[in-house]
Amino acid sequence: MPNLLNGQPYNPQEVENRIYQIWEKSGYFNPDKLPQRHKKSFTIIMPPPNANGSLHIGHAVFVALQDIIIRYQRMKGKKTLWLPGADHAGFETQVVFDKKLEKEGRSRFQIPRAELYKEMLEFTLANKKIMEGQLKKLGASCDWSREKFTLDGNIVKIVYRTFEKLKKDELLYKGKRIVNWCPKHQTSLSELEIKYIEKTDPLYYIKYGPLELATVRPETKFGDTAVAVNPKDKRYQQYVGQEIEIETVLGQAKIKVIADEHVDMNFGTGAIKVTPAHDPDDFEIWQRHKNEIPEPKQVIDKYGKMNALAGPYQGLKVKEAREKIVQDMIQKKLLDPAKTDPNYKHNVATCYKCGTTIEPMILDHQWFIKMTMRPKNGRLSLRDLAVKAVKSGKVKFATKRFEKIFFHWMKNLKDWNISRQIPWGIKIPDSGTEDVFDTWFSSAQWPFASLMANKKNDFKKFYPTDVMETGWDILFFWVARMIIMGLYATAQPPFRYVYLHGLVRDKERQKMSKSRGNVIDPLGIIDIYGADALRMALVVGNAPGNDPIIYEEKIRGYRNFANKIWQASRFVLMNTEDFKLKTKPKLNQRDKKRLRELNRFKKEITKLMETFKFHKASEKLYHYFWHVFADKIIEENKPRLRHENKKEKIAAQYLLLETLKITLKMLHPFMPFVTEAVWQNIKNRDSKLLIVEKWPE
RNA sequence: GCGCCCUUAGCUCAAUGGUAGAGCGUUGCAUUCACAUUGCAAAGGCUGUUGGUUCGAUCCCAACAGGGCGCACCA
Repeated sequence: MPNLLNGQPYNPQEVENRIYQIWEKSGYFNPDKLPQRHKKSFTIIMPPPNANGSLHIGHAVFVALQDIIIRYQRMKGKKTLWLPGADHAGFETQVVFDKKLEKEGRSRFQIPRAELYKEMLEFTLANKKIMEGQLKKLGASCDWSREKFTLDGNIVKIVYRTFEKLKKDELLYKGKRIVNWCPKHQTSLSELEIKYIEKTDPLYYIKYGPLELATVRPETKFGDTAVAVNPKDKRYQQYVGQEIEIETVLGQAKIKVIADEHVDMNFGTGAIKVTPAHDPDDFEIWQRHKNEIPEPKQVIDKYGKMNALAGPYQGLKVKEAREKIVQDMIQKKLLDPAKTDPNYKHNVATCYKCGTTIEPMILDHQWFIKMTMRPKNGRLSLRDLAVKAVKSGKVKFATKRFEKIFFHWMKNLKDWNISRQIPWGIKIPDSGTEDVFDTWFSSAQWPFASLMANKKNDFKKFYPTDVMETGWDILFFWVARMIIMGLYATAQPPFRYVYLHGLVRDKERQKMSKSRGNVIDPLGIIDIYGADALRMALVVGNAPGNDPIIYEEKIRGYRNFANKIWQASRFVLMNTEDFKLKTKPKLNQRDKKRLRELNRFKKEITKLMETFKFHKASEKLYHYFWHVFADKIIEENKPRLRHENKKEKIAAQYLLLETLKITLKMLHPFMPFVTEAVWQNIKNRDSKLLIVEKWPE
């Protein structure tokens, strides 16, 4: 350990790796190896980072916050478990890997499935290893002996068990269903994985025999199986239930007119074409009128091109087909160009990853989870289980705001398509298909799965966990579904407390992204300023739920603070070398006042820690250490240290050493490295390692 | 359409029913003393607008303006 007394500025590079090794060797990251006084368990399951790249600044935020909570609770005497993991991250990793292949001039569609899987596994495991080193660099005091990977055999087993349970409870159905299909990634996506973008397209009015109807997608007309009108619409009552003769670009045809409440009389002409194979609403209409109209007709293939049913348009992309068919229909007087509204604004579903327009499509063997229906022998639907748990306070949100958003989302919950057609993931146990699970289906089970698949009795000892800390951007993707699946599979909530942090932004409030060129690489920052400085910069002023703003000057400020701690500590230690603990100091009024002030401060910080206000606690600690302890208390006592009267000197030494030790302890969760490094230089320290010191109260 | 949030110092954010704080930045001064990765000091705010409740509002309520976000969405 570097000698603090050598007079050099604090050098994190020299200290951090060594300190981390000392902690790791001590075994204190492992709850089973903590000293006797640690009794009651306290658990955080780490959101497993996606093993498809390096850690970015967002990961650093969660490491900082979770490590603060864990270190604080450990010092308080809890048997703390912070369980690390890595996520194979299904679709997300597939997208990353597809890009990588593209760069290499390859494509996943030309690589045999098994071979591709093997290559992706190697890629993921390599990344996982890199990430572990990066988590250590950030100071994460997690229990590496319990690390789990989402593709571990015993995790998969638990995921299958839940799948079977859902089947037994009739909360799962499989079938030919319409799904959100991304033609680029060649997979279906859940409602959460699509993004609606407002687009302006022409709205055409086309002739269907005696009727006229409005559409933006005339190219799907080959897949029309009916025309629908509102049952209350007097204009069309004579046609309802009848087959009408229509002329199409391909010749004469017959089509049935049906009545459905869904149709808005006030939009367009009040009559719509029904294309169940390529429109989710039309699919629903077909479900309601199965006996009246024929089976859906697929006219667009998986690549977004017209198929054989489109006759002369076969092979054309949807957009090209549309332009062509519009021209042809104008010629045949089936479309009146004068009526076309060229500026019709509507929302188009796109893939949240690539922006490709979603092509709704009917696929077979699609598994869906019923979110709002009651299970076979149960009273509450999956949704109601979760809503009840949050309403009753069994699961609490650190920020009320997110509770409201959570309820609102739950209200609109739809069934969840958990089938994906990509190779990367956990295979669905279904002989009819090669599909894999939506990665969030297994992630939703992570808190209990990672404990059950771990050491004996871990589940019993550490579940339900205490805090789930993650970004608010995955509130629905992950947090809500963990609550749902946790309650369903274990009859207990997966965690008691939800703390959601925001998305890291730069000074202009821009999201950080490679394309914007504003990314701050946490590892690069650590190399320059140290992990403590980065952690503080990410925590101070970062209230839960707000987007933290980070810039280099801020980080530099906390690097300076780390040095301040180092230098002030040096001064105190230099001047207290001859101080004996046993000596009883004779304190004056000012000393007593300072100690009372420190006492109040301890209480204040503890209260902030208990209420998860780390953004405040860190700020106050910074202020106290620098502007009260260093600027005032040390300065006030400098003359006394040189005083001829021994008693004065001893009193000053006592006051300085006591204040230093207590502030170091309170700073430790936030800046673990520099505080531990100083602690190692204190001769008469209580415990050998600051990491297991008692939290001052 | 439904819903949520924000608006406070140049910037980033706090706080409280009794006319507001911190960091960064800015300006001036200091510096053989633990620390220039420093110290001392200063400037800087009718808390978005308009009403209401109150003895008193930045805080509670209503409306408005601007900004952000979530959900839904129909041809």
